[in-house]
Amino acid sequence: MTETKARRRAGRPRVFDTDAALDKAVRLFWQRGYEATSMADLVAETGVAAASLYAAFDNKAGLFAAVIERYAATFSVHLYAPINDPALSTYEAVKGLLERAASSFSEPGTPAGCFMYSAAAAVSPASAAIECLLRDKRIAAEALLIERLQRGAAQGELAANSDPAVLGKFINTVMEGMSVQARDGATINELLSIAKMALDRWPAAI
Amino acid sequence: MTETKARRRAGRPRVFDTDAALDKAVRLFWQRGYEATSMADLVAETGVAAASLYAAFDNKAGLFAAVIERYAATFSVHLYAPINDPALSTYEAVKGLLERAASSFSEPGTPAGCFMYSAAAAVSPASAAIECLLRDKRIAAEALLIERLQRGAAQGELAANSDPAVLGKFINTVMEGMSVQARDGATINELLSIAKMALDRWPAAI
DNA sequence: CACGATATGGAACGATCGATAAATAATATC
DNA sequence: GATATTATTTATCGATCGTTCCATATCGTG
Repeated sequence: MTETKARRRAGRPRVFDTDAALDKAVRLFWQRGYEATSMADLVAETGVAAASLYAAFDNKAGLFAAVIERYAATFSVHLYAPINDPALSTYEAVKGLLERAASSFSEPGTPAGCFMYSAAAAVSPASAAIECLLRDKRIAAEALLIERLQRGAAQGELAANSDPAVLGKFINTVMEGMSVQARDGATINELLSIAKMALDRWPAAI
Repeated sequence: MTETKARRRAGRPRVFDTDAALDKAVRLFWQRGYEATSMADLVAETGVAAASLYAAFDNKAGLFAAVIERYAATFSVHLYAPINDPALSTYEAVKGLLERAASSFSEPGTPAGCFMYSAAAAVSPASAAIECLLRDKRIAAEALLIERLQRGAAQGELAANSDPAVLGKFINTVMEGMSVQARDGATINELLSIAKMALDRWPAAI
């Protein structure tokens, strides 16, 4: 696509910045959820006319799909950076993940909690497809975490009787709960205390 | 009110069973969330005409408020029964709570997860009042759990350096995460594994 | 420079939303 | 038996929904 980028296509150039519009849409969907966010809300928040949004994203669900990818490319990359850092031990990686979760989920400038867990927690049957998109992202993130734990186990960093799949699911469950807690107003310190208690159950190798 | 029950009021008697209607409404809101559940859906599911629902509950939010109370009086009472059981030790009470959560959240005949955590995870500003109702319920449930842990601590059932508030918040966070996991398809065994990990390293008094 | 391709924005579309009106019905009360 | 009260049912309301239409604009290409 760098070829098409260098040689602009025919037709009227898009005026609005799609990434900037997506960033604003991320916040709105994160805050209110897919079903409670109307196209009128999105128009007001992004400053882009409805027809222009439709030209770029096809429909509301298409916009939401792009929003998911935008969140994954920004917030999730930051959140999971410790998991993808080979310089960290397995324990340090998970500790970093939970600490970033505590910080990110309670950050003042963004909606509380995690977009992936709350933006489409419950939807109508007509929106099942977008709910599946989010669920697939959550399942992929959990699989990534479990893979990291499995590599740690293979390197002797976990207790021999420890099951990385169970541990990974447990850590992920705690993170999901931290998101709910954050949306209910939990402070970063409360979230860090929860993270610490989860890490207190770490199956260290002896 | 037994007096008004014995001597029926003037006026046309209500035909539909409000508890039965509420039970059906509980399931629909639990499955789809407040925002994605329309009055037309509720009419179809309960078999009660819209005007009759309005006569009984005033408006959609009023119906939802009644649904919250119905859920609290049925599912929540069952879920928290171990916490209210004086015959159980503090550890046994929490263990029972988490086991019931694992079972209830993944029960085949009802929507997955917990109504309290998913029915209004994200709403529009116009629905802020009902979101607050649910949040207040969650906060009250967490306070109940913490009180139980505090009584256990006072009775010497927790380690001296253990903070019942932090432990209670941790247990509650795990339960909230289990609800998200259940909605993503986690089995009762997976949920029980998570519960078991949460109970590991229980701060027992020595 | 004309043409084709694509974007923009305001207006408007059909469908659905939550809620109410009006006629009728079913009770208790006097 | 008339009256008052409350519920039911069907139709309808104004508002909002997601989406498209249409006139216009802005580019690249031959």
